[in-house]
Amino acid sequence: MKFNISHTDKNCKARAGEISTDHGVIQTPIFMPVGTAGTVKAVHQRELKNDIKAQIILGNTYHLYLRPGLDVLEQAGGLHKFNGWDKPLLTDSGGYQVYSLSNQRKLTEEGAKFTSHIDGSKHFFSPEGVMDIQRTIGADIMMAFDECTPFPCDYNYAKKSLDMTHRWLKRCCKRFDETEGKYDFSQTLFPIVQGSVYTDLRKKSAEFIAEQNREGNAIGGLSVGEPAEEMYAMTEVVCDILPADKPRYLMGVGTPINILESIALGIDMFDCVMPTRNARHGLLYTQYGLINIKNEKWKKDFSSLDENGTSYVDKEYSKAYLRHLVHSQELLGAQISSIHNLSFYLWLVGEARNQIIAGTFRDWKDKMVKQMNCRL
RNA sequence: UCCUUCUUAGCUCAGUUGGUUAGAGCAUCUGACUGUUAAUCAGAGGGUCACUGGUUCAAGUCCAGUAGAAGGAG
Repeated sequence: MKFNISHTDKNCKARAGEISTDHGVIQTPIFMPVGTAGTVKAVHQRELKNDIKAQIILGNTYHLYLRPGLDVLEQAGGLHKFNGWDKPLLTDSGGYQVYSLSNQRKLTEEGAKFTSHIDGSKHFFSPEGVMDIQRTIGADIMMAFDECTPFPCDYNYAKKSLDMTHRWLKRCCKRFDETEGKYDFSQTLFPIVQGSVYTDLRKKSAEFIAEQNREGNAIGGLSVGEPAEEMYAMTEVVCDILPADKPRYLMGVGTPINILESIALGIDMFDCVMPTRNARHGLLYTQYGLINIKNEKWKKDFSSLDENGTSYVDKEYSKAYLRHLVHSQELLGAQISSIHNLSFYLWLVGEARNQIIAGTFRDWKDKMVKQMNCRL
């Protein structure tokens, strides 16, 4: 993997660059649609590529390990071959599931014991095991196994958890470095900064992560319920320490506004379920604010879905029609909404990149943040 | 024409020996959702208990009549 920064904004820390992988180039800043179970919900790979213009998507270690299982993925030749997505893939390590499924897991120094949400069967993830699983899945970018602390989280727990995440990281790096990819392309490993909302812990973690000298770095444990200002503050502290010549990935973020503000702090990569999940729930993102397409006011609004949208669905379908589909729980409603939201997210980061290159990012960002912060 | 059963929220229905402010599901409206256990979840609005009388301290509940519906007999 290679990362080249072509432009840096003069008024803030935003940068535009390119990540090169064996599955192609990713232009940053980038948003990565979430495809937990080997599919971005309600969207075809073909639509992701041609319409949404996704450059990289996620998969999830926990979900893919449970179903379809490693034997299937290995026989398929890895996730790329299995799901037909031939561009870059990133897999999350399952660390977030340790957090979100916290009522059915137990953490120890060795790893995490957990019960499957599918059938209640018992499983164990160690840092080494999670590396092996991600080797089998075959993601271009693998994530370290970490503990994503909840919010709020008291200082002592955050510190203890952080130290364990760091020890786990050493084990991840060791296993990663002593193994090879199972397929015909190279993989890379990103470590994850933790430390909850405590500045000193975040600094300590960022320094530790930077020392590992991996090809890219991630920030986790944010956007878990803390105020946005705290998220930005932590992101800023960490970005100042993480090496500038490597991509920075802010995990799980976020709203369009979160993304623009974080780009301004020096983040290059994002992923979030919001555009897809909210699409299925009838919430659409636009340049001029949010549309709850289920609202009665759209019932007889036959204007195009988004006059300023860049996706074909924005012109081909009306608000009233999409409202009908979503109300009727028709699958096409989820499909159109998901294509719209993801197209918007990809447009947003692409335009951010254009503005950084043109040297006009900060003013544009400030205008967009104001403009998007309303309901239509 | 007679007999029987029924009529409770927009819809389909609960509602105890008569006893607090008549409930549910669906639908409607509104909100939430940040490394997906989520095509999910939460909240709100919505009632002349068919109608008119009666019995009773108290009636959706018991009685009578009227209207409508379903079934049966002729």
